[in-house]
Amino acid sequence: MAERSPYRAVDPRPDFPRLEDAVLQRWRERDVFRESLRRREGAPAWVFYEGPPTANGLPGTHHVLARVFKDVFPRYRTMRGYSVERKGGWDCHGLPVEIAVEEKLGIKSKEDIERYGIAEFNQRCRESVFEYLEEWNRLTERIGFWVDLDDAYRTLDATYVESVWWALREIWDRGLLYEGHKVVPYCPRCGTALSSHEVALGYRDVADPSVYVRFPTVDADAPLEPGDVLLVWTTTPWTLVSNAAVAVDPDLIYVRARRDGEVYVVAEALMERVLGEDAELLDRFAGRELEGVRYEPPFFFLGAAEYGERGHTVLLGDFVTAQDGTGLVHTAIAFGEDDFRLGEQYGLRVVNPVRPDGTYDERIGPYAGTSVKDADPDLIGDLRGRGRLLREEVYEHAYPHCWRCGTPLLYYAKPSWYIATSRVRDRLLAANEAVDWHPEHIRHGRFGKWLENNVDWALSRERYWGTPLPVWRCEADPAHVHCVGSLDELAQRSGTELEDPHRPFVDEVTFACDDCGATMRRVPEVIDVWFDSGAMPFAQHHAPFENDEHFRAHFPAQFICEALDQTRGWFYSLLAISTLLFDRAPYENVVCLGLILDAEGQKMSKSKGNAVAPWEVLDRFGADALRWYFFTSKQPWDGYRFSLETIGEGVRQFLLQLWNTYSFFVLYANVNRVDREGGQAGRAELDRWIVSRLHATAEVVDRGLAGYDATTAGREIAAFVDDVSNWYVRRSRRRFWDGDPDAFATLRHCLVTVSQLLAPFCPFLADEIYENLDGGEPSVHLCHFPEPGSRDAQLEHDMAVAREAVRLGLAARGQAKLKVRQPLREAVVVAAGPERAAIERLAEVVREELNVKSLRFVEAADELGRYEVKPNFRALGPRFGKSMPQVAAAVASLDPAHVAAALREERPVGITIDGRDHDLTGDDLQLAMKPLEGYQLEREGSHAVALELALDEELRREGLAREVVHAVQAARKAAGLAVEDRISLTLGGDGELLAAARAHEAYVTGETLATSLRYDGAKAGEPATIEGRELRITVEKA
RNA sequence: GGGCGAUUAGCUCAGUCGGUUAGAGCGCUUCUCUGAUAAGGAAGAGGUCCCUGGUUCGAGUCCAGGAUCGCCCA
Repeated sequence: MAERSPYRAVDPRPDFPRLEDAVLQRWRERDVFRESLRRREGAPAWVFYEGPPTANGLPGTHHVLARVFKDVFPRYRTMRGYSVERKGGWDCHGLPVEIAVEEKLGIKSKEDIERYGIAEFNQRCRESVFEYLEEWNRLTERIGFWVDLDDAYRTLDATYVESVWWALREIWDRGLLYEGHKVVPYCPRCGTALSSHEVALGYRDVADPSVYVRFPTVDADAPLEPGDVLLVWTTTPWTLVSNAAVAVDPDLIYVRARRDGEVYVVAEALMERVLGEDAELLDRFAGRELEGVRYEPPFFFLGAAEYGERGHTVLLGDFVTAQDGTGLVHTAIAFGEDDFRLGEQYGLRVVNPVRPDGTYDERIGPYAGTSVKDADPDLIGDLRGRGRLLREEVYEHAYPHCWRCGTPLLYYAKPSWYIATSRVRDRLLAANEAVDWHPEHIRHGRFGKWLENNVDWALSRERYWGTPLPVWRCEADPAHVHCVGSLDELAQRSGTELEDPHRPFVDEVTFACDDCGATMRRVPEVIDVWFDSGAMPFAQHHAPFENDEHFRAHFPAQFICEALDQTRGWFYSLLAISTLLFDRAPYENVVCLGLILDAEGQKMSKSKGNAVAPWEVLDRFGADALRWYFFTSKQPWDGYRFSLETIGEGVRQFLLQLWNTYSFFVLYANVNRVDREGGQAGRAELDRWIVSRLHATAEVVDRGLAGYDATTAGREIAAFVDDVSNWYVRRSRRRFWDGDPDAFATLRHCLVTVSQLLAPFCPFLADEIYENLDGGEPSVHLCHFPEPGSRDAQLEHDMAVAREAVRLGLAARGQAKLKVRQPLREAVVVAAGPERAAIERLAEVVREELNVKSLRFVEAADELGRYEVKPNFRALGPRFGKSMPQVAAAVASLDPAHVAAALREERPVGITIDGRDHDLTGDDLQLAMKPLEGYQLEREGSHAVALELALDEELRREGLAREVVHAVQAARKAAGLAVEDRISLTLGGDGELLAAARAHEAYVTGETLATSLRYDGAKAGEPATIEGRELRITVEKA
């Protein structure tokens, strides 16, 4: 039978992106993802929820970050034996989609949209949402994110919308869905309210007028006196026309103070700043005593009665500060959130004299039709003319502007639908307690604080492209309201079967009022998109209408993962809906991802031009490189400083190192025609060591992935691969070129196991290695995750000590400027006890690595250096506490040689502190070597290595022979020979070099695979220089 | 303005329960090893562990205040 190579040859210069494409092709052919799911059918479920992105823009690097973390843990759990459903999802609704379409259509306002037609507009939105779907799918596959995109849920589907309606109806039935007023930021030019996200886009520093206005009291009594004037501060003079009340802090101290003959009321803390040093303090009292004081409003367009009983009186508010102003806050119910809440609290009516276009209405007489901001100067002039203005300044602050058109936003009270989440705040907090957050501080930090300050969820949006609010209202009596809970219910009530539940179709559906029989029409609002995505645990399955059991078996999720900014977004909407409906958290573990910054620490953004597109990285380094960077460069929640260079570093540091080890294995396995199944792993001592290290690694990786810590797990793999490459293979090379089956079995076992450990992290490279070295399954991703095996802790420890001794020996060589190639007679190792035992056990390894003929052990280092004795603070600190300085002094005065001798014999050492004797044992003291002058010695802790430097003729010749071998190897390589090629070797040149080669001829021919060696090549061949002598080398393939 | 987090070598990051001499990689300089390696090894240069104060026998680590950066909210 013809011999054949057991393994496919490996390119030592891999092109990872190309290789990954080939692996992808294999996955497709073998249907590996589906197969991995099929094999776990019926297994215990481990549930992952996909937070849906919107596909109306190109996916960026931050999406890749999220998607690879969404991939690594499900892959791990699948390999661990769980059934991990990975249903994809797409978020389809919302203002961002509408805005993108508006831009495309070149329209800017709601009027434009209605002119264009809601049906057509929403159709454009529907198309726009999936505009980049192909691009998303392509990237998702390319980065190895295994998620089911064919069966992805889409929030625009009628089934999805129906499940959302079901949830709203449940909330309605619990009495938690209600209509109220809300103060929203809106752009008067665009005629639209803005989401908080949009508001955040538009903060600009502006200079606004800052006015101090006199509000004379009316019929004042104690603690005030007739004629006292309230001093009120505002930066929005235009809202003064609808002043409804003045707010003070009940606990803050206020004063009556006289200035220029007038008595003002201001907060004590602000008196001097506002009234100046000359103001005369007349009286002090708490803010609460001012409650109910009546005053003359700054303008008379709207009378007190318009606001109700408490109009134009002093009220108590919890939002008043003594930071700026006067401590008395002008309150205009319609134009501020605090104002609005206060109004609700005191039963004041909302009066809003501003039209949707930002101009005053006819109630404001001469100002009707004027833009409110433009009216500021005239209003201030008016106040001044009537003696009501104390002072005018300029106030510079950040104020939100419309991010689209730059118009300053106004705050404006509008009717709006709410979910009464604040009534279940305690349940939200309790649900949050049950969640494992990564990082942990989110629970009681950012997210916990957010929940503690929970306010009712403002659910409705006066927009077009979204899940319609399923609330119908009676034309005859607005108090008759009904929330529809399913498409069926709507069909039964109205007789209309809706195919598309979106606007405008749903708006046309009417039915008879249960209470009075009049016509019920839907309210115009759609709902917040966050409610859509928060409903995904059941809505993705169309539960409870279909698949209800499946939903219940897959709720809650064990794992979700999104960026940190989702605390206010998806993390919250999921939790809120789940708590409202099921009184529990919908997820058990959350991994929060940080932001991606550029190499300079600047936020990446398209506008700055510093964004790195994912494809740039994928095409240059490949997906595994990008994944590896995200997993191992740092803990993901801390954010990333992203650059191509950093990723390249990871490639060289880890991927190439692993690849080279793999390539080395295949090269020599094929050269030696090694039997795949031959040999036994972990028999020789070095083999047992690397296998033990492998098991240690498997433990850490398993624990890390189980605990959502990919960083520690990944770094552990890298450390192991380094041990394999730079120690195991390095020390075992001879066995590999001699074809030792045990060595091959051991290395193969390590590499195959690494491929399995690595599979969740770098699914491409892992599969490539597995496929070639094992291939027992169609893919590594169908394997079971490695179980940690038994370890030899003693051997691991001993090897660490031996490697330390090697490090010391190499350092000593470096100091002496003696090449490792030059053999030395002897290394003197100073070590005792377990350390000596460790080095003795691994003496061969140490000896070979240091290239010395023998190791000699000495226990006392007296001949090589002095000992130093130091206290072990860690052990002694708790025992001696405040006496530690004395202990340290006592230890310092001990005779080190005496201590060393005592400890060798395991006798205690006595010290005296404050007249009391104490025994110190080995654990209490640290012995360190201190080198003496003139010795070539390297020390570390209590052991050291010294080298015998003297060379005799024999050693010298052997060194030269090694130099000759080295030169021949270089010539072999230059001649382009394969590692297994036999050669005819001809040497010539310097007599001493040739003599050295002759003296070690068997060694030279053995090392260089020479079948013949001649010494007559004086004139021929490539010249090489060894220690100033010329060597001529002729290498011919034999 | 409030909340949360971060700040350690030129760069990217570790640093365990508080333990006295703070580490790694990259980059730089000088050596060196190599019948896989673009790799590896040794030495060197490089540190106000953001600052100030406190707790402690002992603080990069714990506490308080501040600075800077980032995120979220207002």
